[in-house]
Amino acid sequence: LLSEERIVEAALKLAGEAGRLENVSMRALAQDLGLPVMTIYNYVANKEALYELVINHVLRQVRIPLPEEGSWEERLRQLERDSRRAVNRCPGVSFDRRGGGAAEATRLADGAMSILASAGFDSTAAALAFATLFTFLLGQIELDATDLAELSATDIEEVTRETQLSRDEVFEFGLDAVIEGLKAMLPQRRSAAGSPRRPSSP
Amino acid sequence: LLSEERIVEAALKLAGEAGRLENVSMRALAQDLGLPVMTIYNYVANKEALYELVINHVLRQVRIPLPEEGSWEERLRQLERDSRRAVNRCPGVSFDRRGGGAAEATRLADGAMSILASAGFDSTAAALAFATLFTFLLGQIELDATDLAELSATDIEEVTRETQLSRDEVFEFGLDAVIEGLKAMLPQRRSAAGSPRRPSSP
DNA sequence: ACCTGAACACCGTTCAAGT
DNA sequence: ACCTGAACACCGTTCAAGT
Repeated sequence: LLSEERIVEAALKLAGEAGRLENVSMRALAQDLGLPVMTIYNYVANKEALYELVINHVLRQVRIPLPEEGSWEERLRQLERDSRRAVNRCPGVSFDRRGGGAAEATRLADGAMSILASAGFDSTAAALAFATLFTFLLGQIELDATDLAELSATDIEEVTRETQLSRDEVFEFGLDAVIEGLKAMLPQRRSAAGSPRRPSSP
Repeated sequence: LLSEERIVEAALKLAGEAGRLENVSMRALAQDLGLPVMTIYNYVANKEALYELVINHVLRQVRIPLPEEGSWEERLRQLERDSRRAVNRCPGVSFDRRGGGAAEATRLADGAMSILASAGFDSTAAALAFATLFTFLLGQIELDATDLAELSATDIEEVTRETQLSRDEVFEFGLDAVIEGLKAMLPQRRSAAGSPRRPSSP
């Protein structure tokens, strides 16, 4: 009996061993499942579809924080943290452009957008803010996947090593900075409602 | 006559056609140069070394802004902008973990670190700030490489399309936000020199 | 109709044979 | 000593032969 679940499970295991999901071959995947290679193609159209299956599985575990779970800043922080953890928990997977079309990625994007809307960003500003958060997360996950002292000289790796900074600390600092920056981009809101719009000073 | 320069030139051309440097084969590269495949291996040890050659070539064009060219914020902005432009000018190249060890990447990292130092970040804070900027740039370049409406539904692509936001605008907004956020992280500095250190309030 | 073995058109790289 | 053709050990996927 073969299922998508078993395929994903095997793919994740092999991705961990191979370092990268991209260099797990369909042949190796089939062998691990004890199946002829072509049988897998009854479940996934091609290797690209396998990537999507995996990234959907990974992101499905991420929950969108509810409005009552904290301020918009805290909810965004939690969403970003949770997304990073979910991806990093599965070594070898990263969601670059291939993850874009995944249904679960869309769900998380919607969640982030609605949190931003609740913060007072209009749809244009929310799109910009979302792109910033997404972009930061993408880069951070890429950085997390870069292990050991591959980066030489005065690169991040060296500095963070000699200053004893963990990856989590690096992430938290960056996340704080990004959210702080987004807060500054928020059109001036007054605690009193109905404040008239004033032109922003350059 | 064969040189590193000619190899890089051909690789860049083919990367543009293939969409990604990673799927330019050594065989195709050799054919484009009118050479036997194995001759290339006299100049690059393996394909990984080819990536490094290319990324070094691309980043070499990026200049570190001099201290007199503006405030630290403006110099950082310029460095990030320039780096992004250099990479995006060569379609198919992206500097993920493979670019990490490249000498030119180190040069740019050093440049960013020294700008951050001049802004008043101590070495720990500078490392954290650099990681944030680097991470943002990495993700942004990845996003730039994701073309067309591959991203579905309420993803960035749709929102930015319907709100008519260009990729440059998305980048500039994010960059402003990140730098604004970093400024907020800067330990309080007074315009007068020698101000005594005060404990930061939580 | 479903499943899948063999085959096709590729890879990066090794290695030994040529000069 | 240098250069490189042939060969090796892989790929993802097509397709037609089997049931």
